[in-house]
Amino acid sequence: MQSSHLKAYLTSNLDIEEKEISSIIGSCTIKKIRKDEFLLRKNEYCKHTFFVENGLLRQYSIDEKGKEHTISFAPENWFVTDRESAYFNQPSAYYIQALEDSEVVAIDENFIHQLSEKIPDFAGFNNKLLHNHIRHLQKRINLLLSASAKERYLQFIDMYPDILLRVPQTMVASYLGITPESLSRVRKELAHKHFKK
Amino acid sequence: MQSSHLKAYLTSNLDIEEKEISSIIGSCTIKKIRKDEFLLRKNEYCKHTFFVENGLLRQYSIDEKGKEHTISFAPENWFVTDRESAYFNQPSAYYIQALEDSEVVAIDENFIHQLSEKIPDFAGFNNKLLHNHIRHLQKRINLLLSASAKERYLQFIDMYPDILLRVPQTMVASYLGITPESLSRVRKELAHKHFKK
DNA sequence: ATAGCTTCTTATCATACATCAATGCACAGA
DNA sequence: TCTGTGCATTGATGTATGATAAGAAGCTAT
Repeated sequence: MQSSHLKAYLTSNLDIEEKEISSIIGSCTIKKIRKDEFLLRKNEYCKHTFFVENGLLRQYSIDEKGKEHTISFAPENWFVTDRESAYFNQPSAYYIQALEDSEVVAIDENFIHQLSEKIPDFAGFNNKLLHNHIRHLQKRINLLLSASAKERYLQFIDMYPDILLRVPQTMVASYLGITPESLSRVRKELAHKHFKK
Repeated sequence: MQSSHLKAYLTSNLDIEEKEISSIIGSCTIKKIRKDEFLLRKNEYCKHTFFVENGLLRQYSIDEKGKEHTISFAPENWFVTDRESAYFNQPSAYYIQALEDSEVVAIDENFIHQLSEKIPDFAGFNNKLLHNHIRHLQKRINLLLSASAKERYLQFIDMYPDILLRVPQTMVASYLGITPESLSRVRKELAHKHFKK
């Protein structure tokens, strides 16, 4: 398998032999996936952690009223998976879909377990990923609890300026927890402010 | 140290010798803390994971406008900590305060690292805690994105019926992301519905 | 270029929730 | 028993955001 990004990622985060890393990557499969195709659908069992080599994916849920809620965006060099499903072996509540033609490395959940037990450093690395994830989620909860639509949007721009340009506003809105119309208004307001200055 | 709950908790979750568990617990300190006292304040470094033996704690933030936002409640048999601060060694953004006179076991962060490296099963246990945490946070985000005040309250009742009775409504409101007044109205509405039936 | 998507904007109206202010309780301390 | 203090409730009013609908602006494919 040809996998430059993941290899670079692991090399800079894991203090083990280049050779060993290659062997790890060797036992993963790379998957090409076209825009709009799914890596995971609701009620399926998530069996992998996906590392995005290139392209852009989105994880989202659909509620009873049929509305989409974006859980996360995953561009190059990000991991995306439903840990709840993968770890606890439950049917997933989420969809993972490609927003652009993408390539991902599918890392088997069991494989991660094995590596964690064999390589202490890898266990530590995995631990770090989990903590990062938690930090991220907590920050988002805090934001949803405390900030207005405009504030949330501003923070989004700040954190993901690159993603902003690659996804339709509808999806940004569903990430922020507002309607596309509201987002449009917020944007208008902000544009005006800049203009007047 | 006398620590019935933590010991029971570990025994039922860790497949190691009773003796070893005792020795683990032996090297932790128990802390008595009175209502309204703090285990952690904003900008302090969180150095421990706290296991609640009895009592009830709350983790919350205060935003620029001075409003409190409850991140979590922690009753008996729960862990509470700011992982972001403890793991990444950053000043915390949160407060952890006792809502009732409580007893907690303070587990040193480094100690956890050591145990994880020595005892594979403990590493697995810790991993499970992290995944549980993630599952929890994700569910909450999904709820904040998709549900109305009333729906969020109903779900809260469902998930934490015990906590509901032990904390002032102001704090429940700040957990749900609404004002105390709104919560009062939601409750009134629900009460009426039941009554009319 | 045209037709047919999808996305974004704009406008109007509706509504959930916030804000502000007053009142009512309950409980704790003198 | 009285009184102060903290919550919960209620009402009046304001505001941000949602719902709906329609038009404008890009893309894509024929």
